[in-house]
Amino acid sequence: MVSAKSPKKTTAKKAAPVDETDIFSLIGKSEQIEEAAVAMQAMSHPLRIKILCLLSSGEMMVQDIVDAVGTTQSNISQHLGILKATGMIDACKDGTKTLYRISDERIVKMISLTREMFCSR
Amino acid sequence: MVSAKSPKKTTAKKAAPVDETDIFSLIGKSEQIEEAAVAMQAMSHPLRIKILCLLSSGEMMVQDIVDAVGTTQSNISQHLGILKATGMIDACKDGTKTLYRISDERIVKMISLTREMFCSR
DNA sequence: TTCTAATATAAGCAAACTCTAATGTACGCT
DNA sequence: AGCGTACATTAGAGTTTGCTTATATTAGAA
Repeated sequence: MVSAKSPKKTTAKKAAPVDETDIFSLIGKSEQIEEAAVAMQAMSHPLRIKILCLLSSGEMMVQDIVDAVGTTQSNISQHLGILKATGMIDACKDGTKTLYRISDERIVKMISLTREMFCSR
Repeated sequence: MVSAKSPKKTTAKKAAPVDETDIFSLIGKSEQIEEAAVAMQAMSHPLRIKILCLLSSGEMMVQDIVDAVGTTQSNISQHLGILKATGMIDACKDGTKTLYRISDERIVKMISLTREMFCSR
């Protein structure tokens, strides 16, 4: 599972003197930063990115994802669990099958932006 | 260090039958996906996000970052190393000081988008 | 009900991550 | 040279991740 992996709560030497109210800065509340980190980390895995890419063109059932990505069903199921737990995808059962889909179109945009920035250059 | 953490190269049961030439899909070459994953993971840490937020308003020397973030100098230095190794920030020595700055404005955009998507909702 | 297909979950291990503490290095000053 | 400041590097322990393998669950078919 993706667990913030925040700075270990061993007492930090200095209290953070960051001004958390400056609306002109990107620096936000620690809580927000944590959330952003968890979300990003949930996306930061090759298989999970592939899954999100696949789902960006429409919902799919698990076995189809397994075939497309090329690993074990158990492995895919675990990755789907992480994506679902962090709210990136939604599941919808249909008989014995489970259909997964992207929960928010902005996720697609996000991945697309990442690729644009860090790839093929 | 952030190391792709790609699917362990223990032989995958099936060869990935993903069409890597489909220009209409977000699915790209595995190599691109790996790069994107590495980049995202390099950003996916609370302290590193904070550092990037700080630097988004201009260059800073290490000790100022330490003071603003609130952890040890060693810890910050290591995180700066990761951000630099993945090309997110640039360093520039000035006497005994080292000034760091964001290497690409799109990084700021990226973080801002992430926050917009996953926070304060 | 029994069997099979589709998916989820659990256990265990190797690898990777992140911290702390200690030590190195490089520059500027006296 | 000797010292202090600013920063980087190393080593190690503790935690988390990600895979494999095995097993559980659930729905539909026979």
